[in-house]
Amino acid sequence: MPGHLARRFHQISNALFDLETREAGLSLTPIQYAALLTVRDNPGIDQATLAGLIAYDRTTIGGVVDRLVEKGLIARRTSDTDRRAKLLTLLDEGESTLAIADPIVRRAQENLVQGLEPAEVEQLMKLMEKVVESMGSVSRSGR
Amino acid sequence: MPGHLARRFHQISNALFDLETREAGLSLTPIQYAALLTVRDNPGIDQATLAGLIAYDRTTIGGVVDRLVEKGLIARRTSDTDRRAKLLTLLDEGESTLAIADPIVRRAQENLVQGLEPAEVEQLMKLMEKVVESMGSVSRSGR
DNA sequence: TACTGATGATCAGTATGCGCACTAAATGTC
DNA sequence: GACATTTAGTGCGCATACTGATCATCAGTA
Repeated sequence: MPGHLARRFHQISNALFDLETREAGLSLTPIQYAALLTVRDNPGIDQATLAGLIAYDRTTIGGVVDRLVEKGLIARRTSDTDRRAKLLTLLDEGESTLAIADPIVRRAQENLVQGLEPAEVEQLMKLMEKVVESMGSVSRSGR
Repeated sequence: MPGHLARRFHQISNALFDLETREAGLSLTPIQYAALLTVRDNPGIDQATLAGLIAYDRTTIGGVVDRLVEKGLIARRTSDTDRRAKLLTLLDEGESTLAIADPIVRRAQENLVQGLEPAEVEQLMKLMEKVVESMGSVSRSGR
């Protein structure tokens, strides 16, 4: 049952992330971290584009951004050229949080595949990428 | 980023499941299906054991069972020997729902990996299993 | 310019998914 | 048999996820 394995794999990945970040006193979810990263690499991005980049659901992203704004990690302001769009920028607080989180997240990722040989990790990633690429449109959720 | 791939893979798996079941007029989530299956194969199982078997969280299983009971697919009764435990049994309605769902779920699973060669599917499953086995205890959530 | 269609965001509703705390009941120990 | 510990379920709270609907705004066109 590939579906069940997919669920377990994801579940373990999240559990490791929570473990590591919590231990470090960070209050960040995997999703929030990914969003933060993407905002840093794309300053002034709007929510819809952000959602598209990481394959989020458009509705979900609202809440995620809400919480990041509440924590003072990013800023959300209405675009001058398109008054529908909300543009996101990383704040200093977000920058420093990312600096702390980066090595922790890297360690969590390493722990996830620590049962595999490096060559196997390579293989696994390649195969998962292939699946995601071939079926990615099913869940792109452009809506 | 293995974590991100894990998330995408799981997301796509769920999306395919929803697509297929919805098309067939079924109102079942992947979780509900897994629970139903496990109850069929283990009549009279209690919720905690069920949760352990499929690596659910103890809290989550309550809601899942609630909805399955509401739909008339399974029955929940208090155990005679242990008045804390709630024993679960598949009802006729659940049996017939599973009969309809089984081929649909199989198709969804096949679609998920349709971009891979059979040998690659084998590889992918083996590697994911290895990861889950080596790290499974992190999220067993015995709590 | 008035109209149509597309787009960004939000809201309501449903379902996971998990931590924490609590009750009730069972079990182990003295 | 009294008591501490463990265990099964549940309640509460928070954070994804996604569908469907709605609102405001923007862009293209007649």
